[in-house]
Amino acid sequence: MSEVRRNTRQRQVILRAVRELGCHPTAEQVYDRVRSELPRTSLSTVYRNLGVLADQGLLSTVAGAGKEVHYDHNREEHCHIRCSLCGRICDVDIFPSDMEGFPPEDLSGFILQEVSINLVGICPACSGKMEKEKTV
Amino acid sequence: MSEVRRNTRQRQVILRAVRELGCHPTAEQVYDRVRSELPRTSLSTVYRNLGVLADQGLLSTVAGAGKEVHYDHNREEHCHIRCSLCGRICDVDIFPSDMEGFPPEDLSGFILQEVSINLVGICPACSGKMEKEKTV
DNA sequence: ATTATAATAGTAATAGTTCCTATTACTGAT
DNA sequence: ATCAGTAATAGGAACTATTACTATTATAAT
Ligand SMILES: [Mn+2]
Ligand SMILES: [Mn+2]
Ligand SMILES: [Zn+2]
Ligand SMILES: [Zn+2]
Repeated sequence: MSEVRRNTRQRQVILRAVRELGCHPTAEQVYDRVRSELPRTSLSTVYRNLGVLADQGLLSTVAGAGKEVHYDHNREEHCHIRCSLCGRICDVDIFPSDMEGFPPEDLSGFILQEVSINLVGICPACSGKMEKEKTV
Repeated sequence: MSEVRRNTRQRQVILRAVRELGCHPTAEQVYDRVRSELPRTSLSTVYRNLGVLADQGLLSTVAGAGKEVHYDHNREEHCHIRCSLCGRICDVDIFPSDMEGFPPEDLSGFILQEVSINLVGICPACSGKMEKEKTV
């Protein structure tokens, strides 16, 4: 009756990869990392398991940041800022006090399920590069 | 020297389609609409012109709401709520007072370029349907 | 150990979008 | 009016991220 979920080596390694890569990897990046440990792992296995792990709440997805989905082992509520030049994604701490009175009452009759805030900007590395290029 | 942009029939019709369709159409929906008036228009022409129009600031894109990009003729600053069941997107009015103190100061050294807030929920039509199904 | 089936590798298929190329149609100058 | 230069076009190929399919394998419960 119960959901008989097997604890496969692949799934363990995939979850560990997301945790160790840290900075919001894509499926492809997870795949590369996993293959350095389990070279026979397929990309579909990576996608399937990222999905399973997300279902289980062991990780979350960061969508709407470029066209690839990114994965996040950090399960605390937080939002993200993405570099428009290199695509890097960083966490932004956001406190309840920042969000007072939000979202607004009138949601056109919608029942609210989730709020996602995505910032876009230029990361320190990229703005550093731009400075250098100017002086050349 | 200046950007000699032609005002083609296709581009006019595409912009009008976005305006008349109103509720944040996808490229495909614009395409269907445009073809009812200019049947020989190609999908690439629609994509290209939606891009051009966005560049010109005549419309904006709503990304991160499902996997398709949606287009918006409403040029005022506002955010969106998407129905997780049917994908419908509606405007949410958001006032400066709702956003006081946001975003936070500390952005990990990023230079902020834009803020996008996306809500997800269940639209009135879909929640209505769910009620009906329950009573059957 | 046997069994039942969840999970896998490998590959095909899909969706949304972008790129490419030959052709068309404005625009502006002769 | 003719012509040259070049945006813009149609049509289709290519691309990218993701999902679906299928035969095989590995795991957990008995
Ligand atoms: Mn994060
Ligand atoms: Mn809108
Ligand atoms: Zn960057
Ligand atoms: Zn709905």
